Amino acid sequence: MTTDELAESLSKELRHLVLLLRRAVAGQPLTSQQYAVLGSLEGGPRRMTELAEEHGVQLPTMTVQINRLEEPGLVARGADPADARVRTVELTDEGRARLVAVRRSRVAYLSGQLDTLTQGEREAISVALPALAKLGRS
Amino acid sequence: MTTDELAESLSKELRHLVLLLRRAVAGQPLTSQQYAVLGSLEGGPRRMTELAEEHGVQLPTMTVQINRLEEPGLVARGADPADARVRTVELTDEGRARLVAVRRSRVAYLSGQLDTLTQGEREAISVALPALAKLGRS
DNA sequence: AATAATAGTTAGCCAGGCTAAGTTAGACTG
DNA sequence: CAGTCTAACTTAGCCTGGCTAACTATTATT
Repeated sequence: MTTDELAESLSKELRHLVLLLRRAVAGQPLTSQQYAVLGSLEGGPRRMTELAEEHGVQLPTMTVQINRLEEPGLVARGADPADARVRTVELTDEGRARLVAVRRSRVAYLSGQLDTLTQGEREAISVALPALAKLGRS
Repeated sequence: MTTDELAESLSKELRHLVLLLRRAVAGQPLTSQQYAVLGSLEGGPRRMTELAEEHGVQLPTMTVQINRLEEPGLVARGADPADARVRTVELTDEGRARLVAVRRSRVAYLSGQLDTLTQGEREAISVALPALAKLGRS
């Protein structure tokens, strides 16, 4: 297979996988973006700028995202004692609990899908993951 | 690796790949959804319902999508002589030309990314594609 | 002929992106 | 040290792309 052919197949499958992921989160009490943001906060408080960069999003977008998580009490805003311009964001207990629950059900969904494959197919995916992870990081 | 661990890694990489794809289409004269719809029309006219199902979307969503493609003349609506309720949609010459151009640039982008990998990594992805394609089709 | 079902569209809502412009605080400079 | 520049956020206003509910028009059923 030439690189171009591979690119074409990959492009097609990516679209398929996006739809798969969408189904995996449908009906859950957290959109996939909100889930991703909560995940970034697991290791402790972060600043808005960091979050925006990590998610490949502009600051205003992250502001709105955090507003929506703050309102139901899943995250809390704080301040940086060293620099009054920066706002920090951290998980509340409630937010942490929600994150864990949603993660469990997402992983369960994907696990169920992976179970329908053969052992060989799962291994093929497993082997390809590091390569996929490298894509676009250059 | 257990299936659950694989599910967790895959879930993480999928998010990464989504962001990659988003960058691949940024600034192009067609969003990825519009591109996907045009792609569905390559084989000839389709009805609205078919398109909506194929894209995992409700009919009203597809109506709006087609409206936006029809306005600049990339697709044209037609009628089914056998059933006056159904509307067909087909590519115009302009739409076909646009589709080809955008596909070329998407594939070029992904190709460029794949070129940064080793031959072994490309093969790993190539081997995993059929397994990924099976996911969620059950 | 009346009623039910099917195919689309319209209207109105929400999430999640963006840019431009405003505010406040820190950092530099003459 | 006053004035200006830069940085970190937020607000406002716009767009895409999803949804449901309600409407119109046509076909199918009884």
